Order: sequence, then C-alpha cells, then structure tokens
Amino acid sequence: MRDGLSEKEATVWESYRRMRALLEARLSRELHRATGLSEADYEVLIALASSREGTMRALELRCGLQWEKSRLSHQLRRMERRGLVVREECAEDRRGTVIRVTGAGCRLAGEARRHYERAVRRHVIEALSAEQVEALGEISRALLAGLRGLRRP
Amino acid sequence: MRDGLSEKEATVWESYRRMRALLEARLSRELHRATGLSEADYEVLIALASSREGTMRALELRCGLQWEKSRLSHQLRRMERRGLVVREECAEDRRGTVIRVTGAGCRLAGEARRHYERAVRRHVIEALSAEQVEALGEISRALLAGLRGLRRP
DNA sequence: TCACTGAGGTTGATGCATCAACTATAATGG
DNA sequence: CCATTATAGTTGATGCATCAACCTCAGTGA
Repeated sequence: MRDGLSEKEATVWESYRRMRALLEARLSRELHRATGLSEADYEVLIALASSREGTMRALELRCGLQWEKSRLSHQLRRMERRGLVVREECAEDRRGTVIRVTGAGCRLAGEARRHYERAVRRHVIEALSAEQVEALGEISRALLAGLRGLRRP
Repeated sequence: MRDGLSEKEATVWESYRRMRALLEARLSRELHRATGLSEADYEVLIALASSREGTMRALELRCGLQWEKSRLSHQLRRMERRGLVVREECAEDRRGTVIRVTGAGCRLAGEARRHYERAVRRHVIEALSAEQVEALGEISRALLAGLRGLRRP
C-alpha cells in the first residue's frame, strides 16, 4: 500500500475514469452528430475564430492548445482538405505558417460553440451543485499545478 | 447565457479539460515507457489477470470495460500478435470467444499495476487533500449518474 | 421444424494522437 | 562571415477508437 492505492482511493479513481470516458464519448458524439466536427476540429476553429483577423501562426495555435507540432500539422491537413482552414506563408518568419479560418469554418465554429456549451451545461454544470462545480475547478487547478513543470518525458 | 456557460463555468471547464489532457498524457506515457503497454492494454490485462483461471469471455470483458465490440476485437488482435493473450473457442456458445492471458501477459500486468498505481498516487492522490479526493469521487459519481441511461446515440 | 430475429465477433475504412526522421530557415557565436 | 545549433513545420509509420457492413450461431414462435 506504500505505493499502491487504498480501496477507497481505487474506487475514486475508477469512478473518475468511467466518468471521463463516458463524458468524452457523449460530448464528442453529440458535437459530431450536430456539426460533423471532432473535438480537435472544434478547438482549432474556436481558437482561430476568436482571434482578430481569423488568422494565427501555427506556433501560436499549438502553444495555446498545447499540442505537439506534428499533431497540429496532421490536423490542419485534414481540416484544409475539408475547406475549414487554409495555410498561408508567413512573411515575418519564412519557416512559419499562418493559418486562416475560412468563412465556412467560421460559421461552423459559431454553430458548434452553441451546441457544445449547451451539452456541457446539460451534462456537467446542471448535474452538479454549485459547490461541486467550484470544487471541480479547484481540483483541476491543483492537479495541473502538479503536472506542469514536469519535463517532457 | 441561457444555454451557454458563464465566465466562471467556462473557466472551470477549461481547467478540467487541460488537467484531463495533461494527466492522461502523463499517465499513459509513464506506463508505456515503463512497460511498453498502452492504457488499453493495461485495462484488458488487469481484467484478465484478476479473473479466476486467467480467462474471460470476450463478452464479459467488453461489458466490464464498457467497450464497443469492435474496439475490443481490434485491441485483442494487436495483443494477440504481441503474445499477451490468446483467443480460444468457446464451448458453451459457439459464437463466442474465450480470451486467455498468457504467462507473459500476466507478468506484465502485475508489473504495470505497480507502476500505474504509483503514478496515480503521485500525480493525483498526493496532489489533492483528502477532502478533494473524496469530492472528486462524488463529482464523478454524480456525472456518471446523469450520463448513464442516455441511449446510445 | 424452420424461417426469422437478434446476439457475439470480425473486418475494413477513416480519423485521431504520438514518435521519429526530415527539410528549410533563423539565430548565434567565433 | 560562416559553421553550428536551434526552431517551425511536414511526413510516414503505427497504435487507438469508431462506424458500418458482414458472418455465424442461438433462440424464438408460427
């Protein structure tokens, strides 16, 4: 037990895992059914749509989302194929890429946001007391604090 | 705001999402580095290893894990290729399959469990107060209650 | 008994996530 | 100024997750 988990702790962890799996499945399925977007699409579109000009450096995007660069690159390729974004050359840094959200992408982002926030409200906010919502925020922040500043590996 | 999220709620949700992403990345990377197993491998092996005889019907397995059947099938194919499990015919129901964990699989399961539980303790249990651990359990159960009994779609 | 319905599993296609290897350009320091 | 090093991004391979289509066998009722 020095390293392992007590029965109580194991139960908490098990509940958390199941909740997490079910919640993610539910949210992503609802989003996809309503808009055809994945959560990855959604995050990229929301970031772009809420930027001035509807453009961002790929670098900015991946720092904001905290994604690996190859993940973003693959994601953008798929989104470009579907006409949600376009890649443009970057004038300031010729290694860089500027991502621009298209009109269709921007429209979808707005629509998706409504669906998504409604789903979060239904499945999370309204399923908890105000104190629990607060506590979830605190817990998340506490865990994040512990996780940040561990080196990559 | 009727359907959307208040600023506070959005902040909680954002923290949760980031925590979740970072925590999963961390746990699965540590597990993989230490044992070569994914979390999916881990869940299957733990279920099998803690069964009498080291065997389970595929059906049992996927009900316990709450996986889709094709997910389990693909997963087992990959695990069988690596010698972690074998599929056997099922005598009682000739449609069915019995999954047996191999010696190597069983050994790995034990080793992985130690690593995994230690990581959960470090990154979750010890990063929270006892009350927060308790609260996380309650929150997860509350959300689960709301999510269960929504039909498939 | 036998056609039908449904359950247990597999397969193929596709999208998502990571890793490792690579290209090209920028920055840096001698 | 040039060689080195670091950064921005892409690519290919592989594993994971889901969907839809399919096959086989079990159970059911007419």
